[in-house]
Amino acid sequence: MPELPEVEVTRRGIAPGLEGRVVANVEIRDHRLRWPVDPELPRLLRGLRITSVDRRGKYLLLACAAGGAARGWLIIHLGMSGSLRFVAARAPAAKHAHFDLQVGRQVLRLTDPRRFGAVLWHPATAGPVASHPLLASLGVEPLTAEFTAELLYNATRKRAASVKQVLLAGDTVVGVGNIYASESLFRARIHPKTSAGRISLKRYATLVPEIRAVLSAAIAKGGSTLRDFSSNDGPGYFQLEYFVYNREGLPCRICATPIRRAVQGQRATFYCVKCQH
DNA sequence: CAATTTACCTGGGTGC
DNA sequence: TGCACCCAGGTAAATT
Repeated sequence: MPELPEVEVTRRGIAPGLEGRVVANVEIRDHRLRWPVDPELPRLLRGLRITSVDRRGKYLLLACAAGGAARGWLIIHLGMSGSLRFVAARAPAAKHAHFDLQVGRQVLRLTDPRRFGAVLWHPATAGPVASHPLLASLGVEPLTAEFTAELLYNATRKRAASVKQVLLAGDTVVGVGNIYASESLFRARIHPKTSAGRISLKRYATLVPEIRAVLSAAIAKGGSTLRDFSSNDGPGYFQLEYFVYNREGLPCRICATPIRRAVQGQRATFYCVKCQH
């Protein structure tokens, strides 16, 4: 499951092969992703130059231009099972290889078994990409200076929802998925079911650096295993040594108390009853 | 109106 | 071998 660190590692992996290059062709093998892929994409994209590859939350943003003038952005989301790899232009398409973006001799290929991913076009005429409906109401980036304890504190004063669910919701801070929410709450010693509105500024001041640390460590780990986005296996997804995630019944690494599993908002949550309050 | 909850999409894996 | 069931993340719709 690509979370923010995996998406960021993907961005770093594919950017060198895309930036400055011109789209030679686009092939849509299966348009049935989360939203139907626009059949006009090949016509729209052919000949455009990719000027930058950015990330917002878990969305990848490929800025496209013609003759120096911005034309729009290709927005790509990996969903739960998506991955992007460079393959040779003639490489036969394996099962679930739904979308190709050919740049030069290489093809950036989206493979997504569950088709929860997305490929969308946002034309420059519709305004900045940040105004796209899917991006407009996203929270702040967790690895920027914008993400502070004060922000979390102020944003949660009227929220009765649990801190875990607020982190996951993405409207305050983006990119903190199920795994990293559980892990960062453990490291900050905060019980995941605590009402977000009842957590003090001081406790958020502990949580914020832990979220940053967990995400940064995962990116570093992914970066260190980032061999090559031109192979079939690619960097894969990296596992940090988790403190709590997926460790139900196993001893807490700090105090040996068995890790508990609970369900919040139909999502599994893992925590230590002794370490987290 | 905003916050919160529920339903839903898909297919790999699991257990019977 | 088949098949019912569970699970995952993020969005839309429904509900409070």
